[in-house]
Amino acid sequence: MKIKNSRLDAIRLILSTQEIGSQEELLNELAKEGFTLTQATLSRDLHQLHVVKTVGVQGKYRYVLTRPHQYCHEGSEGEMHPITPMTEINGFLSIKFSGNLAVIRTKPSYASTLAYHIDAYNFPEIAGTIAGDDTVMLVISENATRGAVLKALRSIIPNL
Amino acid sequence: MKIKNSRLDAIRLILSTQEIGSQEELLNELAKEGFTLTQATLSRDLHQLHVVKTVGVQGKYRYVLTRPHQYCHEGSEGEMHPITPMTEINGFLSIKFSGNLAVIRTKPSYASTLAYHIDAYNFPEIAGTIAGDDTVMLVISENATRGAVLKALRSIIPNL
DNA sequence: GTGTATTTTTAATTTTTATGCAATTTCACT
DNA sequence: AGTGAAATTGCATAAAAATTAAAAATACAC
Repeated sequence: MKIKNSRLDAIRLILSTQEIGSQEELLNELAKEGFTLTQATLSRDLHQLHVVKTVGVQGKYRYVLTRPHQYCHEGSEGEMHPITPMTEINGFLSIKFSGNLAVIRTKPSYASTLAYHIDAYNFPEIAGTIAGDDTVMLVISENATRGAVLKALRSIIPNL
Repeated sequence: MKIKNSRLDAIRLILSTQEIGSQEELLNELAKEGFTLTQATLSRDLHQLHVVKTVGVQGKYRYVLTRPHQYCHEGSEGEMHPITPMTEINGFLSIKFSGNLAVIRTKPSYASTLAYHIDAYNFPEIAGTIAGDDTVMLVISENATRGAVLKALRSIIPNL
């Protein structure tokens, strides 16, 4: 489960930073990260993560996450149980990247709180943020990668 | 396209009232309503409607709509144009592009309503929006063109 | 109406995804 | 460490979905 969980993390990372259109493609990306598995297993992983194949730009198919991150510990019958930490910055729904920006969707009215917390950390990867009601727009610092931004955010947003 | 449109309506109706887990199943339901078509056609219909196969209750798969209803009639080049619903989205004044951003000006206080409607459609071409009082800032998805964004917006903003 | 262009449709096929089953591994508890 | 229950995995295969190429239907100008 050590392996499986880090694989699930890798899947989340890949799906949130790249446009993946088939399981095989995703399998290749995972291989680059050192995960070897079969399509069968991947199919099950995607099912567990509630990943969805949708229509992206240019009419291509694209796999996307539909659920916030699950911190899991096992329930009795295979179902998992998300645990919610005390000090939670919540309301997070999704993140998308475009150019040097990231667009974070939140539950209604959560955006400014989330942005406030992000700003408070002064992450070097993040040049700044601006918040609406349910959307935070985040400017990525020059030289910072999306992965680094995700990592930074993940440290303060439980369900990412 | 009379036939096609009423079929798309039927699909929407069925998907929003029943738990459909495969295209074949949906095909049967459509047959009951008098629509005869092949799986190939259905696959394309679902793609066009941005229907998504997700994980429902009990871990079963389920097809769900991801877009508000589109009243469609033809555009000139094969793409369809939803017709603006009764409740018209107005207040739009102008749009300008810069890099992967678009700046939309609106009448005072109209921005957040406009942004709300744009968000509601989850256009793949649009990564997200953020609204002030009379300005909407819009992030264009990667790989999406300005033309595609305009087309998407035009489908819901009458005077664009 | 007739011809032309475009859209919609299907049949056949390929591609992609899901799953039954058996083998293996992990985990909690002695 | 040893044991049993539960979870994970790969293989093989079934099932499902997407696509291709061609045919049929439909609109549109003349």
